[in-house]
Amino acid sequence: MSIHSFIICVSRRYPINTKAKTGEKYHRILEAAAKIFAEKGFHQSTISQIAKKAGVADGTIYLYFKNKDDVLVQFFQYKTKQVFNGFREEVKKGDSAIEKLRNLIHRHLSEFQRDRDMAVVYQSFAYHKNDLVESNIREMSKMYLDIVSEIVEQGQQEGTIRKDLYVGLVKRFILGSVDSAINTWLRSTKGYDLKSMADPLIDLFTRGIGTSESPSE
Amino acid sequence: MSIHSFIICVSRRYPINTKAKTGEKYHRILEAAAKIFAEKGFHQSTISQIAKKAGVADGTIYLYFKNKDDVLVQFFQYKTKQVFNGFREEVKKGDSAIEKLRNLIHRHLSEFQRDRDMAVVYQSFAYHKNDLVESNIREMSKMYLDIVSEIVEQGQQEGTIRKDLYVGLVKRFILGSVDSAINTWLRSTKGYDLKSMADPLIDLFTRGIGTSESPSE
Amino acid sequence: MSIHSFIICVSRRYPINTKAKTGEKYHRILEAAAKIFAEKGFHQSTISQIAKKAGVADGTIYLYFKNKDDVLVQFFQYKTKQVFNGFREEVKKGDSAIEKLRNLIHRHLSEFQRDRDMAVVYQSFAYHKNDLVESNIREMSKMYLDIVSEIVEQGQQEGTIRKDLYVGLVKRFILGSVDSAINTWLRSTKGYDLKSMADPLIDLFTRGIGTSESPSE
Amino acid sequence: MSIHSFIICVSRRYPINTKAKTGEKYHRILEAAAKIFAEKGFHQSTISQIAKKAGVADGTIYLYFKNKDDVLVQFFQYKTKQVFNGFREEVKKGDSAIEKLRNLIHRHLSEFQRDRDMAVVYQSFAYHKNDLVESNIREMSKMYLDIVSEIVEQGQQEGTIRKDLYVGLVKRFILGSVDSAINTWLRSTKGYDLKSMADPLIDLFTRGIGTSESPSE
DNA sequence: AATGAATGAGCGTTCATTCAT
DNA sequence: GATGAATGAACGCTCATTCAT
Repeated sequence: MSIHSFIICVSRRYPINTKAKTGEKYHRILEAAAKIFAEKGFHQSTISQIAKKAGVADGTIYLYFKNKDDVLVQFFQYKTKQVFNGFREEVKKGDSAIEKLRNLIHRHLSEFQRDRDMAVVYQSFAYHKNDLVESNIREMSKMYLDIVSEIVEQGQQEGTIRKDLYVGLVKRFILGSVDSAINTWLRSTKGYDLKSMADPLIDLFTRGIGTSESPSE
Repeated sequence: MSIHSFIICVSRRYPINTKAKTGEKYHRILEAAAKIFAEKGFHQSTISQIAKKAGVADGTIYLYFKNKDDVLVQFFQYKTKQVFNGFREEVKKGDSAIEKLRNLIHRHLSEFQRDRDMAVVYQSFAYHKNDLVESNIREMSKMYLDIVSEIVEQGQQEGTIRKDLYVGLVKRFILGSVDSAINTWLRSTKGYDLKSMADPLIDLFTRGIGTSESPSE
Repeated sequence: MSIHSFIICVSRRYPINTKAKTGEKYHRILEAAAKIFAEKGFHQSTISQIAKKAGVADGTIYLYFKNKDDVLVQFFQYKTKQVFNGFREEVKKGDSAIEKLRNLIHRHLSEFQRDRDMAVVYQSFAYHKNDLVESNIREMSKMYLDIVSEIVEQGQQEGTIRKDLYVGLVKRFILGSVDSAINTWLRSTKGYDLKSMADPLIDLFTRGIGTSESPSE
Repeated sequence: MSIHSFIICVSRRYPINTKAKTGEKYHRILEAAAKIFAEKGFHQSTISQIAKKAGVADGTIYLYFKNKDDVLVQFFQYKTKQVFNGFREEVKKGDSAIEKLRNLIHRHLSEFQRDRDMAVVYQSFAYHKNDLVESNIREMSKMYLDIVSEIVEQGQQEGTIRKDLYVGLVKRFILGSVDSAINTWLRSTKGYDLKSMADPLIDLFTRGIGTSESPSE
């Protein structure tokens, strides 16, 4: 919460007073925006639609956000804080690198399954060209990749992860695979259990798809 | 294909015939659109910008395309045809599943490295929410996944790919990893050699990141 | 005055009484408005900006003023009263018409030099199309012109001002010239002494630009 | 005309072709804008109102003008060229300085009487605070003042205008008086003949309001 | 077939004004 | 009296699309 408040303050010229910071309207607007963005995409969404969904007047959005782009940016910042704190906690619960990786991915899939709107928005924008939002997304990806990096390095020291691998490649390989699993789930019409994909993914990462007969080179 | 033509025909006075699609202007517009889309993103691009880059009048675009969305859709169809024929040829050149997979990925990375504009547009829209374009992208992904599926199944029969894996998961795992490698390259400022990432990727797929010490379960 | 109060009263719950107009906040708002209007012009000024400069809440302004236009209108009335009383006093100090005219113009230039914000606002709006404010400005101009009229008529009786001149023209001729001198000073970057322009202006009025050789007809 | 075309070209990023330059729509919009601006003032005028009056779509205005401000700026440039060429011609017809001055003022008053909308807009903005438009207005005033300067200097050489006067003051004194006459006429309800004020004004300039009995100092 | 001037619906944003506290 | 969060009408501007030439 306090971290959240900090975010709001630094991103506005006229800081919102305590009332507004803890105000439900701010969160109502963010959640409404998530729904609309998820449903229609950012550019097809209008401020009027978000305002209507949030049950506020159009102008009210501009009391909390600089402009339409800022709604998206703050949505990311807000969700990222929420979600990433959970990621770090979950990672701590594991001892070995593999355990940590499993915990991370399981939590990642659980959170995105729980908050489908966020998942849609996140996956939509993760690779989308948009100068204003791009830097924020990149920063978020970086945070995730940093967590994975630490785990991979620990694994290499433990001797459970191959030492001949370039960490920069491995971490993206892992994130790419998880993203791919999330996207598949999002597009799937039948709502299967996303978080149950964690173990099969871990298995793929660690053992690979090959058998001992398959030459890697 | 025929269904698509039909849709266009009923909504225009001058139906777009097959001949038009082979016309010089048609391709000039598509390549111009790719450049503009890659540079600014779809929504920030305007018909005027594309027309100017293509050296035609704004109205001319509507002789070849139903609307702005259709430019994007046809761009994907056009590029997909071009690229996928190459993919299939390359796969044929390999005998074993692993060889085929290496050929496919190497060609994939080569093509995207060669045509950076296409790469940007493709990666931007692959996961983007857009009803009109979505079905086309999905179809393209499906074609790719089908190729991978065949390869994986062959590998399982050969005994070079583990039989205990669900093909539906493996194929997306592979595509996700390749996409991830492409995105990393696209965002990288230093223009390293993307296609040289094929072998490390194959190595990751087949052997996994784990050592024999690492328990997968 | 009474008519004005009436208008305000019928449109508000809390009528603005005479006491309120002498209140400290009332004047703080007027002075703040002058600064903002002078800096940005009326339409580019916002109630928020004025409120902030005055150190009151936006809503507070509506306790003292009917609306934004009314702030400008009351500003003129307030300043006019202040300034014109001084004008009349100054005129009284002179005996001859020429002396009175010199005193008037000298005071006029002194006051506008002293309160540059007022000068900017006054000169900006004096000729500006604005139905709501227009009548007030006209009334002020009229007061000024009336003073000049009296002086001119006295001069004609004294024999120091030509009798063959139409007073209606002469008074506007004089005001126009003074306005022109003020505007020149306002636009000038170097802050020369405006009030020192009084004597040269008087000289121009009385003797004209011509020599005895120049035929007026 | 050619001068006019030049103005359009330099003020637009995408120069309008010959068709548009000579197009009646451009002038229809300018004249419509003048009417609306004169009637309501710039800020109370909307693009929609101007478009409607001109008989074009709102968007059409943006084919000829960068934005709303640009409509005003181009209006001034357009009218200024029109009017000032006439001013210079008229001045040439006179021989003596006084004659030239009379011709200039007579033409000035005639033109403003003929095109009342222009007169209103011109007089409204001449002293109005507006950064975007200000420079243009100033330039126009400067052109006028330059003409007057030349005349005054000629008069001083001829010996018909007093040599002990500062030209910088005299020229503004003259323009201020003429402006004052125009403003009086604009506000007058009875439509008297403005151009007939030229001779009385000249008389005031040359002989002054004083008699030989009135001491200037 | 090709053009590009014209259109007008649609949207982001501002800000004077209100009113519950 | 005082506040300032909330409102929503209003407007400038964009740009996909059309159609007369």
